[in-house]
Amino acid sequence: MSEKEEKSLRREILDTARQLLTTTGYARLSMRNIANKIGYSATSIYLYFESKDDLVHALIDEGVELLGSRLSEANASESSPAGRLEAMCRAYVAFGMERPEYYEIMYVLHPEYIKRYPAEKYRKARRNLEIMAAAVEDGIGSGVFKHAEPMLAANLAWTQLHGVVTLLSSERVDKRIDPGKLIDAACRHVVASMRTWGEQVSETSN
Amino acid sequence: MSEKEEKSLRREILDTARQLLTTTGYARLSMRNIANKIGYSATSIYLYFESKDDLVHALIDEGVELLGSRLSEANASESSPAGRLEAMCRAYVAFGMERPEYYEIMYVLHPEYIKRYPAEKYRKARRNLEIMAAAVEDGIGSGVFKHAEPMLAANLAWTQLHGVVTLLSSERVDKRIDPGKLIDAACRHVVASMRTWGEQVSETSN
DNA sequence: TATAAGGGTTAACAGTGTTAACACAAAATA
DNA sequence: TATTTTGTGTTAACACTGTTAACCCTTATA
Repeated sequence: MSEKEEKSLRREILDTARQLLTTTGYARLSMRNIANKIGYSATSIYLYFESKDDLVHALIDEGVELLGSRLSEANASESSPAGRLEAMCRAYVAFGMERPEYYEIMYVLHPEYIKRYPAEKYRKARRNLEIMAAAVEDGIGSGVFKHAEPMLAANLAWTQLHGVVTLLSSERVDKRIDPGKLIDAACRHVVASMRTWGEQVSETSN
Repeated sequence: MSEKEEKSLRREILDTARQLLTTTGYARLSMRNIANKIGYSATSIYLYFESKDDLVHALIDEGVELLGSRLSEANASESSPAGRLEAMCRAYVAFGMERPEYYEIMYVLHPEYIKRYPAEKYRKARRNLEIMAAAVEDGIGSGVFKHAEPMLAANLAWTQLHGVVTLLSSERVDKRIDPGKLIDAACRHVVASMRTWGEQVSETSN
């Protein structure tokens, strides 16, 4: 029992919560479940977390971090703005499909359950989108992309990717549609729309 | 108590369930809640519905029907394929934003909770997408749209619209983004992508 | 008249997040 | 040193959840 190996109970709770989340999913993530797995009573969790929401917030943080590192990696893997954007799109979808439990608590769970997320953490989550927005801005700067509002464009891209991830991983998409094709189309689609944006806006009167 | 006015209990359950869903949301839709509101015991619901899932399936049916009529209406309001498609996109998003409770049980709820939806009902839900796919096909037929696979294109459009609806109505989109602008961009974007699809596909190898 | 069926009830089970009250050891203070 | 206070954990309980089993009473049928 050296000082190193005795994990704080808080860490232990978080670890088993994450493990339980990835193995059995959010639906079966309960206070008593977590507590039983580590040999404590359920109520002792409340000594380290204000509520279940609070605990899940911590897990969301991990997810945000994970997604962030994936996006940064993708962003660094390419040099051109279009290449960077497409790489990030693929990274985003890959994260969503590979870690559906994380994705669920991050972007799907009804926000009434998941009570108001602390403002500072919100900023961190938003920064992931800003990485994408930066690529869009660079593209505009170099004349490849035509768009007046990078943040709006990034959000539009986000909604497209989010839609693909959620509908695919909830198995709501017709099985006759090839998931890979749909993902591929969505990613290319996002990038392509950045190139032709100007024409669309001027086309209609608004 | 003429024969007309005595509603069957089944209908009464369904009506209050729908009302409860729209007023208090799915989170507070419980068997006991429904039963209390109509002066019956919770277990009597099980005489008319196999389970809560079964009841929710019936509500989903109503939602599918409602969305379907909205899409058909939009489809009939315009003549050109592009006009029809865009009108349907706006109708879809409008439905999602105006009836979030319906949208939630139809397209957001984790399918583990909402156990397997009967196959016949699945077909009906899919038909809504096929209305959109028809517009795409017509567009291809008249040369306005360039696309090899109408069903894939319709699904891609669906994911875009779904992403906008869910991220907006769960208030996950940064408040500095104007929702109307985002919706507008998404809808125009979907239509515009149909026009330029061919170029995108041939652009990259695969 | 006896039997079966339909439509409803209460009690109970196993589970949920959460709070209140209590116990005990370690640390801080008088 | 003696006495508090604090930290860390417990059990019991509340108010919920979906669901099942057993029961009751009225109506229709053999």
